[in-house]
Amino acid sequence: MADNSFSRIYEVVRQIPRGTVATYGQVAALAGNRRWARVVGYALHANPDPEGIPCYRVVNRFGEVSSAFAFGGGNRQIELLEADGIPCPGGRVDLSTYQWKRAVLGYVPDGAK
DNA sequence: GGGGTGACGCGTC
DNA sequence: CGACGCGCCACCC
Repeated sequence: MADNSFSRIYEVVRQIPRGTVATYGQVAALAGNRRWARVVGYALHANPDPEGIPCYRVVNRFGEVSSAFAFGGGNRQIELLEADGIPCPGGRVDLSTYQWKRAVLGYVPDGAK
């Protein structure tokens, strides 16, 4: 399955609990390397399973939805987030309240080696 | 195998 | 979080 980083990233995104969001950098960190931030974006861009991979719960470090969101419009992502109970005033979510803090509290940056 | 691109992140101005 | 640049890694041609 996890033959490559892509599958790994999908696994992480798929584990994002409902009513919560995660950042690209966070997903990258949970996937193994925070430097995969760009790869995460690329992986979600490839999104082979939009029904199983809630890519709309993945936002940038500012908590804002991506401009290139391919679900038919960035506005579409906001509706999905609100459906999860996540208000997005200005197309942005409050990371302080809704960011997936599962492992962020314990993960160690690659540079901390 | 080389080169270009990108749904990012962080430092710096 | 205003803008600009560099770095970092994987994918496509």
